[in-house]
Formats: sequence, C-alpha cells, structure tokens
Amino acid sequence: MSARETAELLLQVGRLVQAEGYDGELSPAQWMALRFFARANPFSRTPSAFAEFQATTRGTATQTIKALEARGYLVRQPFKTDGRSVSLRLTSKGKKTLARDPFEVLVRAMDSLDATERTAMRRALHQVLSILATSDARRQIGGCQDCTHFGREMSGNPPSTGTSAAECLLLGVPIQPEDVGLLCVHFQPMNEHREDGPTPLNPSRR
Amino acid sequence: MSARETAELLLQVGRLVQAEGYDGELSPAQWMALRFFARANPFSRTPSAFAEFQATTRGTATQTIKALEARGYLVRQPFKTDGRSVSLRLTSKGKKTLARDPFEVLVRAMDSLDATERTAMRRALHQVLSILATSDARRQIGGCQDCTHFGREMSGNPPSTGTSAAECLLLGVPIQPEDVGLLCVHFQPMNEHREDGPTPLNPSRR
DNA sequence: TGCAGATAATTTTGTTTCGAAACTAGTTGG
DNA sequence: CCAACTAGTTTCGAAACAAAATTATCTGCA
Repeated sequence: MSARETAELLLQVGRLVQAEGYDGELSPAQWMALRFFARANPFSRTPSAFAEFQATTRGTATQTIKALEARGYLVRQPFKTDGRSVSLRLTSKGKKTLARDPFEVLVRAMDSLDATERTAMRRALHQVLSILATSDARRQIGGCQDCTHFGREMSGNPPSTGTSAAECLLLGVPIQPEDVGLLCVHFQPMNEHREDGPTPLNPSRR
Repeated sequence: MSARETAELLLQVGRLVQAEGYDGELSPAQWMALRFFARANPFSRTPSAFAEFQATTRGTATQTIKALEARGYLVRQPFKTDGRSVSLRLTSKGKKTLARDPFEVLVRAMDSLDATERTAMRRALHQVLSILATSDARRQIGGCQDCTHFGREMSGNPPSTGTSAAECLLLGVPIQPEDVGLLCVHFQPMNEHREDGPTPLNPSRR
C-alpha cells in the first residue's frame, strides 16, 4: 500500500515540475534539452544522446534542438572525427537562461530537506531508476563515478605525490577532471553488466 | 550540490514513467485521468478537480475526459444538486484497464525498496510537494487523513464500544469510511492554513 | 578497392496534447 | 430579476510526439 502511495507522490511531483516548465519562454522539452547539453560531457552533446536521455526518438529530439538553435540558445559544431555527428553547445544566452530554469524550484525544495533525508531519497531514486531502466531495456545515462568504464591510473612515482589520471576504459581516452561529473551516453552502471555484446545504441521503442 | 543531483534524479524518474505511458492503449494524460477518477471521492469526480490535480487547464482536462468517454472507459452522470457539474465514473472496462497501468512498474520498483527507505522517501516527497504547491500558489489534493476539514465524532455511549463517524467540517456532511482515503478537491493540508478567505477554485494559471 | 550494412542526423507526415481564450449554461446573492 | 460567478465545453494555434523515409557518413569485409 505504502509503495503505491509513494509512487503516486513521485508521479505527482513529476507532473507539477513538468507543468512548471510552461513558463512562456521555453517548453518542458526545451528546458530539458538545455539542462542536458549543459551537463553532458563532450562525447555526449549530440542529438542522439539527448534523445536517449529524454526517452524519445531522434526525430523528436532534432526538432526540439532545432527550435532552440533557431532562437539562439544553442549552437552546433560538427565533430572532427565523425562527419555525421554534431556537437551542441549552449550559447551565453543559453547559459543565462538556465539560471531562470523553473526546475530550480525543485532544487530549492530539495535543499530544504535535511541532509539525511535527502541522501535517503537520492539512494532510493537511484535504485528505482535502475530498476525502471532494466525493466524497460532502456539505457540510463549518468556520470563517470558510477560507471564500469571508468578507470583511474596512478602516474608519478612517489605514490604520495602522484596524480591520478582519469580514463574511459571503453573508449581508451583520457577524461578531463572537470568532465568526470558530467553525463555520458556510454554510461554503464556498476554491478549490473549486460551480456548482449556491444552497446545497442538504436533501441526500437516499443 | 546534492540537492540539484537529487532533483535531477527525480525529474528523470518522472520523465521515464511519463514515457512509459505511451503504450499504445492510452496516453499519459489519459492514464492519469483514469487513476484520478478511480481514487477521487464523490465530491471530486469532476473535470475541474481533475484539471487541478493534473496541474493543467479545464479545457485540456475536458478533452482528455472526452476521449476516455468516447472509448468507453468513463461514463458521466449529472449532479442532482448542481446542474452545471458532472460526475465521472470508471466503467468496468476502465477498471479492468487500470490493472494494466504502466505506472505499476513504478509501484513495483517502490516495493523493492526496503521499508525505512520508502518511508523516508514518502516523507521527503510529501514535504517537497507542499513546498512546490505553496511556491506556485497551487492547491494540492489529498485524502481526509491529513486534511484540516476532517472531523471524527464519537457516537455510542460506552466509549469502548463506540463507533466514530467521519465528517467533513467544511461541507458539514458525513463521510463514508471507504471514502476517507480517497482524493478530495477540498483538501486543506494540516498546519498551513491560508488566510485568503474561501477557497479560490479558479486559479489564473501563470 | 569497393560494396553492404550500420549509424547520425534530418525531414516529413499525421496524430495528440496543450494552453489560451471565447463561449454556454446553470447558480447565487443582492 | 439581474450581475457576478462558476462548471464545463469548444475552438484555435502551437507544440510534442512517433513513425517512416531520406541523406550523408562511416565501418567491416571480401
């Protein structure tokens, strides 16, 4: 019983925040895109990554992005290494706008919880999210901290003074310290490896 | 920092569950309506109440309801006491459908949490919800348990064997025991009374 | 090398959702 | 009996959306 009640509360909060998104300036989907591109790491600032994050199709994602681009919130930049991909970046207007994100009311609400409560909530949400993701064969997107592919290699010989270099074991490339906390499409949660081979990046939605 | 992270997780869960709603049979808004009318008390089975619950406009609510009605999930019944109001009720088809609610995956996910975690989460969500509601001058909707207008009156003289009759102090009418847990438009949360007189039921949205 | 198949993004199409505003009809209070 | 209010509906235009087709690019393999 309590499970259903809690689930309903969660849904209700989600709905309220969503409704908050219709603030005249941007739509909920557009806010989400702005948030995503602000927090995605360099590998992941693409329409496809956003589509996956938003649990929608690439077509829809493209349209959302196009609208933001046309109004000067985002700029695109082709990848050097892959001519098909494009990288989206927030303009200064985009960054400034993000400060007015209606979602901030939720952040403030969270802030008013005491620390233990908030921690419990975060852990619980984390678990719920991973259950949802597996039950629906949907990939989740997260940062390096909890990712299987994250590796740290000590360099510098005196261990006490050595610096640790972050690296993505999947791509075999170094990771800038400031990028560790950012969202990544290649995110693979710890302790639940899948056996279906290389990452399927084009999920057939229902 | 942790506040923002937690808020983002919450939003993400909300988004996933929302996407879950597109299951071919009904839309997310329609699922929500079905859930609402299944859980609303007799006072509250109206389009206006649903609009408020869903944090949307009455126009939009009407359309959602109309679609469900046309397809046999809901039936309408005019109020006897007020010729303007209508009361919506789930048909047996509607009830049967609710068993397939995609939202159930969230309930199951909640169920897999251990009890203390779930309780913490519920308390936290509760608090977040009331903060959001006040910050946006939006009414929340809940059941009698936490409502200011809820009164219990002892009847039957030997106190040990007496039965308690539930009553709504706002409307001055008795409440059936089975209705106590249901959602009510007139819900007024405990310990945060407002001073703006009688309930404003037609909030000008933004 | 050349070609088949996969992938990234976009375009297109038709449906659905949504908010806003206008509108109808019933109600309430003076 | 009339003005103000309220419940619900209708209409409209702007989006969000999924689905499918399209283009350009990349990758693997023969």
